[in-house]
Amino acid sequence: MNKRASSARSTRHGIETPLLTVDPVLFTYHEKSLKVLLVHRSSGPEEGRWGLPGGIVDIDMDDDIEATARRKLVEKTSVQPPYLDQLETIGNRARDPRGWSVTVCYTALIGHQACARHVDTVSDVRWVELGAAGRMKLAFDHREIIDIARERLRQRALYSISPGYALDEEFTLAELQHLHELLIGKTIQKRSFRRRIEQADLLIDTGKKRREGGRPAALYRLKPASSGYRFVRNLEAP
Amino acid sequence: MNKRASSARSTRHGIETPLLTVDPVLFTYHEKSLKVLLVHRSSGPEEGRWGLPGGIVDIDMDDDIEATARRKLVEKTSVQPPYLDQLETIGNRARDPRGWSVTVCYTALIGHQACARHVDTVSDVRWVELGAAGRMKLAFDHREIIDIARERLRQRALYSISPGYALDEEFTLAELQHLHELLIGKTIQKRSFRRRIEQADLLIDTGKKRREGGRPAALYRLKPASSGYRFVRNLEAP
DNA sequence: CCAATAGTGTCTATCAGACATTATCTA
DNA sequence: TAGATAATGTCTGATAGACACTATTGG
Repeated sequence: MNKRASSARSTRHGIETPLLTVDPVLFTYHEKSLKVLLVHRSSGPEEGRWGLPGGIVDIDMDDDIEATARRKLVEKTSVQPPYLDQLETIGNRARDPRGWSVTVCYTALIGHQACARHVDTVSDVRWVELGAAGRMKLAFDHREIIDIARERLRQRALYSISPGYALDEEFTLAELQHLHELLIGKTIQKRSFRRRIEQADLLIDTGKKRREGGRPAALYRLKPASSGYRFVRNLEAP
Repeated sequence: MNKRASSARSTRHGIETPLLTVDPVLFTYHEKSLKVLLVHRSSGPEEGRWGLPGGIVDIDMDDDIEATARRKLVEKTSVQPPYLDQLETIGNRARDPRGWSVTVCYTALIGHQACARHVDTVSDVRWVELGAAGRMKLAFDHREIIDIARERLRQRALYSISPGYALDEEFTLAELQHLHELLIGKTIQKRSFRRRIEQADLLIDTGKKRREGGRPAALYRLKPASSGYRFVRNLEAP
């Protein structure tokens, strides 16, 4: 068998295993648009490009794969995201020029306030608006991974309110609805949106109001169980 | 750092990567029950136990991870399943007594006829009824993986007809409905079930009939696009 | 004819879509 | 008061649940 240029690790047991990485796609909602966290690669492969805040699974530090995802996200944002969901695992010999490699991808969501301060102080970590990210030449297959995460999030917006984890802890229904509209790609009837959320009892009314422009809007918070809830009936796809 | 007993591979680059395996959970529907394909482990770790028809990713043979899943399934059944869907990746230092390991799991479906002959001739591969599998002491965390696959399939039964790939190529609506009832765990109104399938136009009427007992039943075949279809409204969960 | 299974008619309940109306704030 | 945004009333349409009914086979 011919020897390939490869990132694969060799062993005395005669089994070569590919390089194993984790790539979380961390989204947030800010200024009426969806943003994704990108990191500038100042060394190593794909140097100079921007990419996902991922890294290699460290079997000494990490008890499981999700721990790797959390570790990398904390490294880049200084906080744990309230939503972290395994997305898909991509492994082949084409995605990394060094050879066969595998990445376990995650979708993560966080409010913008929670990590704005830290991200703003660091120059190699940035929130990039989703459209702009799509036009950048990113490292490896990170562009495709972002597309997959975005599509999954679109589906979630049709039958759950888990996208709400991309909002700050307290938010208005208008904000939550607009985020869903962004994800789904079409406007939603305000009545439909509010009805289903009220009936499913997924939010806590903080009692506080936010005022800007017209009538003050009630501020809500997500109930802990809300990420698992699934509506029986979906919103209409665009 | 203390040296652990580990299945991890070492390298001259100083990166240790865990053992990488693939574990497909292949279901079929036969004699009014759901069965899962198990393989007897006659050597290696967990010797003597039954487990999933998985194996180690071979970076020489396999172009991508899904290819590994297909290869292992063909090895055990001699045929390619018509449905193969990535499930979840589990990786931690506890699941394999040898140390840190990772498995990329798949849900696969196939009709019983398609592989009955081959499976019957081999003694170390067996279809096991799902309840019975739950009572066996399986290798590694394969019991949990089967549970996860089963739960995913239950969800699919609520909003799609992809479970139909567990039927033979030609099947009756009664068979498809009963399979869904098994998965969901409750009876479905015949009218509801037929209506949604007819409206979504997911099946091809072969024109043939199957007769047994009463009035002959029409035989259908899945349309190629049917696995991706998603009903806007779910069946009620139990 | 009866038993058995396949397939349909039809009513109700639920909930998303549509859109008008009312409520509560600031300037 | 006007303008803006939040929140609600209410009608329609689509579709799942319930269940009775008809259809087609074998014996």
